[in-house]
Amino acid sequence: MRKIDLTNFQVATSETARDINRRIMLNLIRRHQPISRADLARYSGLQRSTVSVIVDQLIKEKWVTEGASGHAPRGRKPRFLYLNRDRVGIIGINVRPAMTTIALADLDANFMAQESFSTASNPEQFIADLRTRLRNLIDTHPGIAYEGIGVSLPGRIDLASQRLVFAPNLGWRDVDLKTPLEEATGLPVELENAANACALAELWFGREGVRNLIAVTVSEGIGSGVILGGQLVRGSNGLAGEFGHITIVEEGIECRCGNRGCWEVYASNSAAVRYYVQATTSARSRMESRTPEASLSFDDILRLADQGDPKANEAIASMAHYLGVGIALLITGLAPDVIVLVGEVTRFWGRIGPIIEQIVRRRNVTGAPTRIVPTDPAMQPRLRGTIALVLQKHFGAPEVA
Amino acid sequence: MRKIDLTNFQVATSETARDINRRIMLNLIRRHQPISRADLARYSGLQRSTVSVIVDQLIKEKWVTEGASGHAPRGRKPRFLYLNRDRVGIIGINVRPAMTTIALADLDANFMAQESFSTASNPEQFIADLRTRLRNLIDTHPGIAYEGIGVSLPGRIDLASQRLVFAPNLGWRDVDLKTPLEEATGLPVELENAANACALAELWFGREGVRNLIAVTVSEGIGSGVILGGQLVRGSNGLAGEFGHITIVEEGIECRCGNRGCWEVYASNSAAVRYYVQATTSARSRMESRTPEASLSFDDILRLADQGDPKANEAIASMAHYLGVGIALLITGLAPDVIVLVGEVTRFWGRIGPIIEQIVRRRNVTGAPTRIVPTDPAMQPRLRGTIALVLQKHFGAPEVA
DNA sequence: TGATATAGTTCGCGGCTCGAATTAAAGCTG
DNA sequence: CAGCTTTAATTCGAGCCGCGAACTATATCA
Repeated sequence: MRKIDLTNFQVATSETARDINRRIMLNLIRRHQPISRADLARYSGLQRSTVSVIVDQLIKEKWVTEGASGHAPRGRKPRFLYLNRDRVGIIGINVRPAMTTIALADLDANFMAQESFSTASNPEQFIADLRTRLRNLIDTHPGIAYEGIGVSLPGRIDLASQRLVFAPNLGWRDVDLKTPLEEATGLPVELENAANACALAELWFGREGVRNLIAVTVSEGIGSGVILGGQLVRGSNGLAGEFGHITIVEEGIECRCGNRGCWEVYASNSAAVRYYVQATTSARSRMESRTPEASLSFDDILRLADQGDPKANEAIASMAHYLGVGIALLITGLAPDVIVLVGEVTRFWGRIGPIIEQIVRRRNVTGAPTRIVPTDPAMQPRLRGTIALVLQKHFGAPEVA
Repeated sequence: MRKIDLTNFQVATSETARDINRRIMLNLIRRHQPISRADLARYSGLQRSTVSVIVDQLIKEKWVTEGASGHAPRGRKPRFLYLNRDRVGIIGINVRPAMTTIALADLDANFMAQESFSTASNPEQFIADLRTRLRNLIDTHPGIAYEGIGVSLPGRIDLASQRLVFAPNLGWRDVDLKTPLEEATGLPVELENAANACALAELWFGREGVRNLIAVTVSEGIGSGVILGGQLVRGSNGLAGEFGHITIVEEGIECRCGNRGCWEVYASNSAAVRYYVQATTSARSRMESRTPEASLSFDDILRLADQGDPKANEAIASMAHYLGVGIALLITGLAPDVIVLVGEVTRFWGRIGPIIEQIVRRRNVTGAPTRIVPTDPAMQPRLRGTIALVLQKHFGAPEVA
């Protein structure tokens, strides 16, 4: 039970009941399609008359279509209802330091068009690039009702102003993406942190019934998106869920955040590279050549490990160990149903997964049955998250009271 | 925005709008009393006519009373409305290993009656004791509309069955408290873990506007109650928010949970006792006398520290250090507005607080402005939490969609 | 005394769900 | 094949609810 927020509440009007029931209908159709009006009434407990009125409205608004009649052992055949997947177009934008992807998706996050381009280092230039590409995408796909644009960003977004506060890997500070994109397209724009987007993707397009989950993105750093009770945890200022910077090692190695021993210093891709370099470089040569890391990428380590390089395998095992340490902590503290891992590590899951599982099992004796799953990069979790971002505006529970 | 749970949703009926607005009115009156109908309309955005109907209903149901007229610079005087504090009685039961307290409170958690008795070691006997005391309490306070009973328990409660799964310090397993108490009194009974109860007490009776907070109870072990977005975090099985058993020290001391290095092994009262004993006992004598801890309590350590005993002070400093380590982690990860500390440590806050603050400040460079506050034991946080437990059923947001 | 301002009530309208009655469309049966 | 049974879907009046304009009540001020 939630406490009502007296600084930001929503009273009920005469249309509130319809809004609530309409969203429930939409979700039931999404989940159970094809489904008849009679079954909708049974699932929901609403009267058949009420269901009919709502469904008629949804059909008129093109959210739902009526398909072929179904079969019934006795009695009149039901008329099957489907979500009108084709009608609704959602644009997703995944901004990453090197590359930005822009895509057009339907309600099930099936991508109908997709293109990538290199992310300009200058935010103004980047926005200009996006503008023309968005225009182009919309123009080449007419006859679609665009419901909105979702954007995944590698940085923190201020909850109130919806501005990008800081994106370390882009070097951008205090950028307003929402306003120019809305002006350029006339569509509502939703911004979200990449880890949060991944969590939303899992919530809306992942396993059915999972309402408590944590997404952990592993790349140069570690990001985390926490969903509890079917809802993204944001905190008052939108800076909750930053588990990448919890202290894992007392008085450990310095982190770019200014602290020491952060999780991401020990379990990110960069950490694996560092482990490898430390293992292969003698103390003396480390003193001489200053930045040996620059020449090695995490992909190189993965490739070396695949080729059987023992030091590369050790580096990855160390990284996996510390991933497990952090994940075990998340499980003990928040007992999610699922933890999804996003990033290059998932390509090596056969060796990384068991190490993580072992640590987690050892540390959760009474143990919540949390599943730890890698995401298939082909599913494009960040991009799918941007679709979820827009989808939830229509399918999410209404903001009431 | 929350995803609708299709396994457990609530459709809207024609009365849903009233339910929502009624709860908003109750909360506005609670927050702003004395307040006129006109002001309620202004605060809520509802029409004055609608407000009048709802207020009439609340007055008829005795939730609200009409008091004296107020003053206005011009125009008709407003008729002030108050929450009818006296009418509603809530019974709170705080079960602790040694002692159980039972109390009668009004809507503001002011206690009108209160009694304590030693907790029977046998659950059946305990329930029988409670039964007679509850009967007695209700009989001696007639003319009160009892809204329900809230119970705080030192253990884990299963979300579905509402049974006490396990209470380590009581030695109870799988006890049903709800059914016998409901049968004995005819009142609805709400059970909650003690740390969660403390968190609820802070949410409902603490600082206004705080919707993200964590309660940390420090006694023999460490418990935690997490409230995010004005809502208790429970997880699928009600076992979320158990931060007492996160690993703080790698390969550390064994915990009674079977794991090693848990937070509560390093930051609980028992930890302080252990630190003191280790510092004052030579290795040899430790071998000889097996359980020197048994003779010392945390209260003793506090007393010794107060008298200036350096080893006692060191023991407490160590405990405070590890409290800070865990709290810093909670702040980094969940960015709550407030962390409340409950337990004997608060009596020594003048020395413990600064140590915690120092660690937290050091580890949160970009830092969320989380306040770390001790609870005054006189406020009886657990007991007040039981009142909040019942209060929120009427004042909380309705379960809809 | 009348103008003005504010609090609170009354009442008809339209939106909503409910639920009984009705219509539609199928299979089964004698 | 006509009538019965069963299930799906619609129709329609009743009742709950919030809206908003009109109205009443009660103050202050010029």
